[in-house]
Amino acid sequence: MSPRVQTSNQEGRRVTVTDVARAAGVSRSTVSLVLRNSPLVKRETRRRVEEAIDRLGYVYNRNAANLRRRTSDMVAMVINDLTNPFFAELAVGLEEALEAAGYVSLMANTGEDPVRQRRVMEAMREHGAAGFILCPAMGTETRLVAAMRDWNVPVIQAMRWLPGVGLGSVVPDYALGMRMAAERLLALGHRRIAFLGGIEGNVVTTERVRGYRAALDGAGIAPDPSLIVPAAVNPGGGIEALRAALALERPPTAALCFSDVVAFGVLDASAAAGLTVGRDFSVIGFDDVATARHTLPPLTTVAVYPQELGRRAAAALLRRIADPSEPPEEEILAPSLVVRGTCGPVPKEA
Amino acid sequence: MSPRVQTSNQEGRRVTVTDVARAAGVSRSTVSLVLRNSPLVKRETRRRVEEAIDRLGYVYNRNAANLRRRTSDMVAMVINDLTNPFFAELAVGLEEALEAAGYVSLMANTGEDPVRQRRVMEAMREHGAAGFILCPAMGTETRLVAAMRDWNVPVIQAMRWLPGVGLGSVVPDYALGMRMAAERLLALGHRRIAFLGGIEGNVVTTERVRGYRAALDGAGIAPDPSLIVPAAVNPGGGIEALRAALALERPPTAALCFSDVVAFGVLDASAAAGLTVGRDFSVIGFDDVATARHTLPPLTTVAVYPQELGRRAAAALLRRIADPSEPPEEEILAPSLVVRGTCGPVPKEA
DNA sequence: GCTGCGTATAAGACCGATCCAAATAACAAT
DNA sequence: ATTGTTATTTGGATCGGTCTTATACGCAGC
Repeated sequence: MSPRVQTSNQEGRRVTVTDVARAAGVSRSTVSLVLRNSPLVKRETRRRVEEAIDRLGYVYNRNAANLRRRTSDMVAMVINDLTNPFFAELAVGLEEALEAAGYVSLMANTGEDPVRQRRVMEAMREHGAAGFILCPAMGTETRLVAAMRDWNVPVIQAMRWLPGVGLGSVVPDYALGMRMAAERLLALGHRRIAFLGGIEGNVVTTERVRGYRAALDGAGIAPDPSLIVPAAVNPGGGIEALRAALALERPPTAALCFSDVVAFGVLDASAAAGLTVGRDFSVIGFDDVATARHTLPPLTTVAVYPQELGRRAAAALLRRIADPSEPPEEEILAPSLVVRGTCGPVPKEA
Repeated sequence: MSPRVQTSNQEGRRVTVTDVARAAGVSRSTVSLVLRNSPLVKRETRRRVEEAIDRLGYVYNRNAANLRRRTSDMVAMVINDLTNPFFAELAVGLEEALEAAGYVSLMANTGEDPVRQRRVMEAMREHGAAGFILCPAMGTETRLVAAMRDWNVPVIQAMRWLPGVGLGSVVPDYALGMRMAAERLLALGHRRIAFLGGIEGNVVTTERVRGYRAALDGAGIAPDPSLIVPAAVNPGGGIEALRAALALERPPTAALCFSDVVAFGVLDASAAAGLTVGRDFSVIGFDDVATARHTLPPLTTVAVYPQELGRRAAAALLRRIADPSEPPEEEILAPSLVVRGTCGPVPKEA
């Protein structure tokens, strides 16, 4: 089933409430009351018990207590890719809020592997997690949603979500963010704007493309499918995507990138193609990762504040845990455009 | 003490081995044997029990089992700063190896706060963690080490360590890494080499500076304290540090940076000072974070493979858990120099 | 002195599993 | 049929806490 390990103490046995009770000359019940700060115990008794507790080096056993009380103070965090600073920040916000609320976090990194995701979620369930924060791995089967509903435990999806759900989620408004970015470029006079990077079919990509399309639509520009170039979400993908875009018969004058890391590649590839970004070519990223302000020129991008989002997601989960009868909410956070130096007016045709 | 939450099922009560036993017409003991794949149970009985298990939707309660068996399958990961991709990768390696071994990870991010660190470690202890992986927060009091020893639970320090310990650790050879970097610069003819960034007093900084000094010493160069410029470990710190270094009467021709993120700032500041990195000025980073290959020019740096280190640390902890009587080991992993484009021969004096 | 009542403590069952020793079943050998 | 031996199954105690329901003790009021 899994490895097991002795957790006995130096004397062979763990110190328990019974030992403390004996040492303090009271009953186990009284010790238990002291442990939970009950106002029922007399001042003097409490003192004696507390003295015994630290004389014996007693350690409270939360699992035993949770078993008896049929409660849980553990929350499961299932993250698709901690290697991505974006999700790492999310995790930090989550853990911070959960810890502050007295919970302890079970964490697993699925590495975008749905099989592993299922496995770790099952393990966490067997540990009695009070709730789940889920950043679903790409390729998660919708069967999981049904399963989760059967599990009858609160779940909040963060940052990403499974299509057609009803599980509850806290996510950024990706469409709005991308739309704001596109509108910025439109205001600068750009008419041929590419969308670079992202994986087709993925919800997040779909949303971002939707925002991009909406902006063009609002400006009365007919969409040109060849300007949408999906690519791997890393700098390499950005490099490829920009090359492909520049090779078009009518190349774009600006690019919206699926994310900052894609934008980093686009920046490199632009320079390599002899374009000065911010003058000859405009670029906007998405995420506002820490390094975005240190590119050359600094990257204009869309900020979604993952740490804050993590705190909100944690709060949403805690609410559901406190009252599971409440219907799941879908919280959508507004992003903001961080203007730096990678955008300029559309260059005049040579 | 902490929040508590009902984890009851739809029917009000959780399905237990007793329910399964009743449904399958056997005793609880038999169900328990089936759950643990005992070869003792008859084939037909096992089938009946398994059928009952998934008909009732039974969920194994690992906490109850662990309580009875006096074992634990949870490991505590205490990370100083997940926001740093470097430690995030470490965490990924750790969690991967622990999960593969059948453990579940309790994770906490201390944000370099020793108080919070102590608090979360105590909570994890009360949960009966079988062992701890610790990346000590800066400013951790050595009292913690003594406490950990009393706790009588295996601890492995990863990436960082507390001075004068004996707790066991898996860390990169920072001194060697920095020394390799410095020797590279020396081989290119540099004689005035700055060390930029890092926090004085911190073990890791001390180690890296030691490697730098050793290299200079090996080349017969007298150390110049003014060339060592501590600074915050972020791009801003790099910018400041380089400015300070360039303002010296005899400025350096090359810089070893405490880490890649510091190097990013140094790269920016070099450009701002009109220096072309790789020609007028040489820079080496440390860590080899993902973005290091995408700077302009790509950053020469020292790789320490945090994910692999995480796997090693997990393995070391598992060994200690399996046999706590073994003395703690100190594993030191060799780094390697990744040569890219930020170093060149020392420029001729104008 | 007796009853009533609030305060402080105690006894014993219980949470959901596992362990151990003992009982039963199955089957071969006599 | 009886006995021995091995293969399966079971009851009941147990892990370390908490819950519920007593009980002991003061002390006021009659």
